Amino acid sequence: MPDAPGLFDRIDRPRRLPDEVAVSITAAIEGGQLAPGDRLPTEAELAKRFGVARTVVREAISLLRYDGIVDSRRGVGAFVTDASQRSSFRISPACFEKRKQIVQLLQLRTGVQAGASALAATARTEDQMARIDALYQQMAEADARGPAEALEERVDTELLLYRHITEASNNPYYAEVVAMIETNIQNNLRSAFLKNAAASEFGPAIMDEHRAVLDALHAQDAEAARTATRTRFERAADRLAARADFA
Amino acid sequence: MPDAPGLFDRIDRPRRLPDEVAVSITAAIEGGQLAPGDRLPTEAELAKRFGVARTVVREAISLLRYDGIVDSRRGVGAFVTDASQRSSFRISPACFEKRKQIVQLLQLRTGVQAGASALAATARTEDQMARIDALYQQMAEADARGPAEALEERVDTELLLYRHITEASNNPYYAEVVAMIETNIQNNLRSAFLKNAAASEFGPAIMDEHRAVLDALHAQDAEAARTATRTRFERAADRLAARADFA
DNA sequence: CCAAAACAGGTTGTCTGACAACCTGTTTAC
DNA sequence: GTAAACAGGTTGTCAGACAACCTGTTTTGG
Repeated sequence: MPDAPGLFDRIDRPRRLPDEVAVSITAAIEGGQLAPGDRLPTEAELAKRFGVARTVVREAISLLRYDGIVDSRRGVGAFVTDASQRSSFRISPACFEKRKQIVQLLQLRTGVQAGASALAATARTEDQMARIDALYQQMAEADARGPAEALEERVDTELLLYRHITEASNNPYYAEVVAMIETNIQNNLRSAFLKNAAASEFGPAIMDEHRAVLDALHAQDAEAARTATRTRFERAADRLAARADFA
Repeated sequence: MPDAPGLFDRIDRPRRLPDEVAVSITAAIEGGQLAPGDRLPTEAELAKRFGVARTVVREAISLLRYDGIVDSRRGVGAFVTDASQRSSFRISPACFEKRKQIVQLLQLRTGVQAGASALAATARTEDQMARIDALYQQMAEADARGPAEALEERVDTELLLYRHITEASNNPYYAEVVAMIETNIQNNLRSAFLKNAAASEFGPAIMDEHRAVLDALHAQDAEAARTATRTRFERAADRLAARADFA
């Protein structure tokens, strides 16, 4: 497969001025130079200081406002909002630079995914259950073929399996937040070294971990689903952390 | 208190053109007129169609790009990304219009908060525990004074209590996502009718629910913390749903 | 004829300048 | 003394221009 997704994706990103300005301002806020309630310098002033056009500054501020970091009022200025007013949750790629942060992110994923599974156990439809079973079957086959043969396919199927489980919770917010976290983990970890790490996720012992989740879903046992999912992801995280190449 | 937060806050928002354009484009994507991979009309074309300047369209597209909904390349155009590539999780105020959506949001909050509590049980420091205890004490006092006297204070203290618990997980991602969800729920529900609903959250029986969470944290029992937190928020959601004024 | 280089048209990214809408504090008018 | 008008500053929007870049076509050199 010459164009496997996530493999030769865009890595360089031609820096865009507004993004850089936004990062710069954000840093000033998080660094404490700008406290909640403070007024930002005027757009003209910022433009002059950064050496860019006002349109660039405007776009940058527009991004911050979008995330609820600042609030701007015509004729007055832009103000740093209260820190607890943020209206979005996003994961910066910088999170994947430090080992501790990756572990924390995996913790979050584990917890949220477990919650989704628990919900899915009771909220799932028979249709959804059937599709989940089919994906498990497909994953089992890829697993049997071994890491050398079907590494990509197994990883992808597993992703799809848990995505379907999450969606079976029939709670779109759960689905969104899990998908978002998962995407970020995949995008950043996969390109780094997940390829190798995925190889250690093969074998019947590990398939049993997945099996336990499915059994709980079949039994519509929310508690069991929660526990099984948590166990599965905690163990995967442990195995990842134990790897020598996990910087 | 003449300027209680969240009471007489900004309600009207002078419509900003870029936001409206962004919403419009988003609607086109979610409505299916624009499928993943499709190219958006050019900025000039969009500007003409919407009857606005190109800077406005640019700002709108910049927002969508920020959320990973589109990806634009200089000299080529802007493209709708794969739906699973979204890089942020945000809650639109529209979520609070339908009863079912509010329930789903509370489900999500319950699950994530429970995960944070479980983590906090083992990750907390003694310092953090002490501060949590102090907040509980403060809340108990407000509770004793009754809804007529200390409604605002009790609600705020409770919020602060669980925020501190979440932060005691010492996982900033958990803290961020919980704070974000919580903020949205508060901002939207409170102004609507949470004021009244909060009154039914008084009394020793309900304080016991909180007490159970604290006991688990003291015992450093992650499972108990998870269960107690879940129980507490599920019950609160149930009581809310049972209210007559819950449209 | 073929491959590489130059070209042309279109698109996004950035810059500049202008004006409208709006806010705040001061001054003026009644 | 109070209300209205004014002045200055700031954000929001508009219009036009050019740079950087991409893609497909044409031209050129062999």
